[in-house]
Amino acid sequence: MRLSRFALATTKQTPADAEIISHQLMLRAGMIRRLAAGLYTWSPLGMRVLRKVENIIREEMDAAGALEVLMPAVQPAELWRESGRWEAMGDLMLKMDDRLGREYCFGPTHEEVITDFAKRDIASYKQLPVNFYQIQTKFRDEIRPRFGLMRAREFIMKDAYSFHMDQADLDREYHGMRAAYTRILDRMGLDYRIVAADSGAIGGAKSEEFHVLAHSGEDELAVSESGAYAANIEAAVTRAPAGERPAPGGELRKVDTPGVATIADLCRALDLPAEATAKAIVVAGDDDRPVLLVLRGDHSLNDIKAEGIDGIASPLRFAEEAVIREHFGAGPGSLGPVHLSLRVIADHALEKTADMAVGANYDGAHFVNFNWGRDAPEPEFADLRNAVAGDPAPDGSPLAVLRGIEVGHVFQLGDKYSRALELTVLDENGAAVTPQMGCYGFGVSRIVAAAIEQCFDDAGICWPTAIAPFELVIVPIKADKSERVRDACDTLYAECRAAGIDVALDDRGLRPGPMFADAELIGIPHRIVVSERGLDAGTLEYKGRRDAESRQIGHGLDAIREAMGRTDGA
RNA sequence: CGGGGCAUAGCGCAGCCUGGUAGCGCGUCUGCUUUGGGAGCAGAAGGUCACAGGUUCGAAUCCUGUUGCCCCGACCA
Repeated sequence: MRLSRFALATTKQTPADAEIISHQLMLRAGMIRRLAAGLYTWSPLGMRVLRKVENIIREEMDAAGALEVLMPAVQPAELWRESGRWEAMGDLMLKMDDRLGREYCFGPTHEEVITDFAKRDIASYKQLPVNFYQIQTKFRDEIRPRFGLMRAREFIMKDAYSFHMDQADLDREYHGMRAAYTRILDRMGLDYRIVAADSGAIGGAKSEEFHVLAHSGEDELAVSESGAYAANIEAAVTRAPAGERPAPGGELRKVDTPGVATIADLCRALDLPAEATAKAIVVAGDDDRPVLLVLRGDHSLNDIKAEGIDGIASPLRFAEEAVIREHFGAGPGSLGPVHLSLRVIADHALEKTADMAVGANYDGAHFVNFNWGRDAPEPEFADLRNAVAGDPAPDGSPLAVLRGIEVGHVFQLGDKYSRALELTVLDENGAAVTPQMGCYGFGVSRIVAAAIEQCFDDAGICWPTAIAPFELVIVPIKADKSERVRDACDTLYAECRAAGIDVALDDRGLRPGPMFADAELIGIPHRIVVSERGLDAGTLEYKGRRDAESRQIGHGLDAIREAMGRTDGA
């Protein structure tokens, strides 16, 4: 590509509303432009990166035996009513009517459509297994779109859906897709982790997420030191502490704590560490009676774990203050398990504690020296909290907490959708069987941003070669004054293209500074400078994007290839 | 959905409090000079000041409403 014809649109200034580095650099590099909240246009430069990502994904999906399809972005409401998700998805879906008043949504995902597609054409066990995928634009009306492409409303996703006669075959395909995702991320040269996950709104049983590690990641990952255990913090299990509960020390004693509303206040008022306090959280139960959840003061509630407990409303709802007052006689800030006739569930971290500080169920008062069994009945103990760094993993080694960007998610859906939409096939005996389904998503546009979050420096983006917009840029010095430089550049450019190198020639006629700065900003991995000086000496100047200094190499294609090979794989 | 903020040239901003003919930097265009890390000089173009009402002799500025966008929160005992 000759850059004079490429509509590059770089800027020096960082746009005011870009918060994270990938968003800033994509805007400065001119890869994307914002149209409205969460909606972006991809420029020619951005498209080159996007296409490379898509091609890697397509190659690996094809290699894994998946079949590409393209489904409509707009989907009829009736399909979603059949699966029960028209209401369940709520405001996440962009809903619309056509001229006859028929209802549609802009698809946020395609389980219903693919199941309907399979239903029409798949009738026999001989046609299974099968795995359909597409690369397509989705729309999710996020509560709060932000961070550019990281949490856009319209985004590009690769989604795949597989159909199987039995669980064993679903397991096989699930592991095949997991392996394909591993190859995709390895080819892109990114540092990532695979973690156990909650399957969330999509439904189903087993699921794992692929996270690109980055400090700006929105997700927290709990990873054991041994490497044997890794889970999204939402799904990370915590272990009940071992050992015996200490014997109670002093007597239960009420202390005045006026104005104390939070654990931090309480610690300050009583001069206690947060580990020596318990916090009380009141949530709605399945019947009219609220349920009291008790956590150690320094722990936080994991609502996915809580709503999974029988008798607690799902989705989780916190009790309203009026309800709390009715049952506790006090307001939030002073609640506890003493003299209470409600169901109490305590996090198992509290099972082996003694002499805790808890709310007294009188406004502005707390108890100290609270002990289970003596001052209140033994509660139910359960895993209620989010894991924190240092917790023991299931394998016993301590957990570290990393931040990641979710770019892929593989699920075993089971028969949730095949059953709801009445997909059946006949087995060898002529009996109708409801197929097992798997679903495998990969964020195509998101991983472009994720790659930048992991690969940048002060000058701009440092693309891994596999997804760089160009592999190599040729920068001429004083091309408009020197026919020799022009000719040499044209020749090298033609030779590189013939050799299959994805090369850009910066023929914009700029001064060297702006050309160097642009090449670094847009992250081209390899740079060749052609000058009179070099031509006289029979050399070219080479610099890898991450190299501190440039160096002289021989003139010609072979020397360029050798230089690129040596510093490749950034 | 709750709270806060912003809207003035392509981009980043000042001007608003205290009403009086719309400015700065970057970018863009033309010419000359320059050419190894975001050049210099000279000239030029470009804005219904988000929209709609109102107050006023006069509104970017004051008042009301609307729209769009950004940030924080939605984990709380």
